[in-house]
Amino acid sequence: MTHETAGAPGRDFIRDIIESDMAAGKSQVVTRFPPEPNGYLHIGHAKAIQINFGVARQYGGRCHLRFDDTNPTKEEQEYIDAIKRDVHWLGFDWGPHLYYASDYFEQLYEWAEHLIRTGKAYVDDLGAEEMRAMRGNLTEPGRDSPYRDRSVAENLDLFRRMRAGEFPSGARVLRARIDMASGNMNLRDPVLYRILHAEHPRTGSKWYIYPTYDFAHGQSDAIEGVTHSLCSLEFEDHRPLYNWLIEHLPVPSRPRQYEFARLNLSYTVLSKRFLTELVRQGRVSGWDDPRMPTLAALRRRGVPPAAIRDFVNRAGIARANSVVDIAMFEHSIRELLNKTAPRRMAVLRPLKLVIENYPAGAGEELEAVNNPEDPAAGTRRIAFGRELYVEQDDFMEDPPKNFYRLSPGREVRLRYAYFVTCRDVVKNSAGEITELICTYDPLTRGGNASDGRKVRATLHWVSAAHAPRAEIRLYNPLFARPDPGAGGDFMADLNPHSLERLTGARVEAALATAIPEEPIQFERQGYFCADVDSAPDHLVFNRTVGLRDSWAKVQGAG
RNA sequence: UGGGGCGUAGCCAAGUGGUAAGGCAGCGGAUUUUGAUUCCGCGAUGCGGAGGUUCGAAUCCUCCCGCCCCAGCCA
Repeated sequence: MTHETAGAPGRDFIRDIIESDMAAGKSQVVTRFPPEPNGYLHIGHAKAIQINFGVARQYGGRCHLRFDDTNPTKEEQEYIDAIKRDVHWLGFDWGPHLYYASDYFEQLYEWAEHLIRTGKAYVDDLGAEEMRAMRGNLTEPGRDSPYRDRSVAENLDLFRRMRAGEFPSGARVLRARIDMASGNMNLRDPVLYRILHAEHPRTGSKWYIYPTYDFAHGQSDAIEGVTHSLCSLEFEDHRPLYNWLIEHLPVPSRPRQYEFARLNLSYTVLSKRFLTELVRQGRVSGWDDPRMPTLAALRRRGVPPAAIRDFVNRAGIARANSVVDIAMFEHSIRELLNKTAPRRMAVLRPLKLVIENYPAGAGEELEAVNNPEDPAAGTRRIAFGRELYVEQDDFMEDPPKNFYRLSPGREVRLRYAYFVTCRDVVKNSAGEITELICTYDPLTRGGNASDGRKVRATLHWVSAAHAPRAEIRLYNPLFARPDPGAGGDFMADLNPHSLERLTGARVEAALATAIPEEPIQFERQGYFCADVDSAPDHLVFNRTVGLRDSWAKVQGAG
């Protein structure tokens, strides 16, 4: 609960605008999240989703989920389904307000004719190349198309025939008649409709012409009664066109567009084009590869939606381009999981430890706390015996001063079990340590010495006779540099060590029934969850995020 | 060189004329049966720069510098 209140959205310029609008008499707030179904949602979209749904909820309004499906050559039903699933998973509900820009194609068409009749739009026969050449550039004005002054009757006739499918794809377009000399390129007679003989996921083969984003978006907002159309900064110079269309059309409402900076994350790429490329080239296993920044991937990796919401709230909303440190995201994940994830023990890189004074063939069960941060989580019994596994990293034959885990002659605590002292080290012919011979103190059962003596370290462990094997997938940043692509080619910046598979791990018996997506803390290691690939005879766990590790820091510095 | 934006600590980000919030990261220290968590402490005489207005400027004015977006029949 506290994590939700801690991550509550603060003040921001959008909320300021809405509040002053309401103070000025605007009766309700209607927003919309308008994804194009041409890819999976990622954490950047989480920000847009949260702003739109969050603001609507906060001010008693509503938020629509509207698919911006105006380009049938790129959109697919698979994406529509995935987007709906992900928005719900993130924790938002559009209720009955699920819409598609394609629902408005007929109305949009009528409005296009309206523009033609009022002399505000014309059919242009220029090819794409010619049109670009005549559009001018950033410093030079464009030139009027030779078709710019066609009669209303001819425009109407041509546009109707475009709709009827009389012309091939790309043959003609409908353009707004605004100003070819505008400093704003979007006002140089922007294309409103293009001919596309393509099957649409929802309208099938009904249409041969499709509206562009500019012609569909604002009008869709107006049809739905959207009051605040919130989008990202790159649409800023589309706003004059957005307003122009609203002004020149008999739309039922007057929505207003406001822009905010999109979310960027260090060591991450958040662009559908790049993500699509990673999937298409097989650089990742799919849209839900746990290394991806997609919501589907974060879910599979074990990141709770509440952690994403908390992170987005922390990052804030502003109009300045920025790149948020991935560490801030990890902090949100850890903070939530620390309070909620049950603890278990798992040995990632096992080293056998034999307790020579523990009776052979004997065994016992010890009580372990499920979550020290949450007494209500209770306790569990874990098997203990003569042969155990501990982490290879927890032993050093010749340790430096600041290493206080196990080493020859040193006593440490086995969590929730006993104090053990290392008596001998067994090596193979290659000189590698294969086994640790220890003794235990029966009077330290549970982890405390009756004489009050202390040990510096506490190790996690599993009973060799009871611990199933497991595959552990450790994830590191997908990119090796904080600003992938800054060098020109983001593919060249891929981190070759983004996935590390450990196949010989041994885990606490209770982990055999772990359920995908449910967070677990492997004590002293990090937060993990069972992967969807996991099966009873082949357990697989994903590392969501590691615990903070000041020892690693000390080592790195040394 | 056209149009539109943005510049507050390493990274986000409040602040809207009254003397620089908060978070992340980092660095100390305390506690600790997770080298985790938790707790305590530390950072901008300064708000891209230079002038100006004012009793007073991150906030107002002028000029300059830097960065981002726009030349798809993508969104």
